[in-house]
Amino acid sequence: MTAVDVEDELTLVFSALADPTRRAILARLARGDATAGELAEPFAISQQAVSKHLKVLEGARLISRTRTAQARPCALDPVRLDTAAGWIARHRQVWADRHDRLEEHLAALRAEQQGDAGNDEEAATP
Amino acid sequence: MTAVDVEDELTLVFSALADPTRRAILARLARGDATAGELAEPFAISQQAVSKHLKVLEGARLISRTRTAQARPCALDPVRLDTAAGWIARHRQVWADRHDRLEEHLAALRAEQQGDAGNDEEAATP
DNA sequence: AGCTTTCACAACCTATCGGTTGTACAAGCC
DNA sequence: GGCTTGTACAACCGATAGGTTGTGAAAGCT
Repeated sequence: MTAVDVEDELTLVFSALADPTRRAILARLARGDATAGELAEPFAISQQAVSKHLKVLEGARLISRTRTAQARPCALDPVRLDTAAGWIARHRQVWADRHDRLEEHLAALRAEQQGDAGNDEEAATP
Repeated sequence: MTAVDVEDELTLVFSALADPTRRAILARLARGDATAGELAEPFAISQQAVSKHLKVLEGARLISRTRTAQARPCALDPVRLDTAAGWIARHRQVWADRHDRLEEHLAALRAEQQGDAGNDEEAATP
């Protein structure tokens, strides 16, 4: 029940991060805890809308809220960010790797002076 | 026109990464170039749907396509991933930082034995 | 030239998103 | 007890996302 739905986690996290308002909320929260009302002010959207955004962020486990009377201070939870960062880092590595191998391959092709070879592995080489 | 709409870039990239199908497409492309048709097979969706996904990925500049006859090999573009990775890394740093400072702050509060201080910077401390 | 293959565009449908307004509920203040 | 504050839930709305089917265009095959 842990490693199976990492995909779902990724979807939740990336979806949450896909919204500029939500990123702004996270950025603001990073500079200090705030209540939903405080968060609503600078964003020119209603308090209810912020509440929804917080719900999304909470669903993605990017934040956690503690009930303190009627105030709902939001705490940032960096753990899920690691999930996203991990995916990106992994793929960045693969891509960089592939890019290197691609250049090698193209160099080899150029050296051999043939022009057709296979069916893939070609990129922007006009 | 470069540093201003980084927000837009982030939105595009995170939105693109928010879809499991698109992540699967990227993962598959990372293991080797493929055409839209080849990508369509394992995903149980139509070729047209994959074409749309590729368009989104291209719009986010996560991939670039080259026209080779009727085949459209997709090349991965790691640059935009850096944008996303940068944002995450930055915020992970801030969050970790905040977490440290928070603990420091709480320790300081505990040491001083006062109970009010400011208006923010409080978290789960029942 | 004609057929096939590979892809993308267009139109359409449904579900979800991001937003609003209205309301309710729980907790402090008078 | 009653008012105000802070937040969330519900209903609604327009726009968009993700999917489908249908069609057409461009390049290769025979």
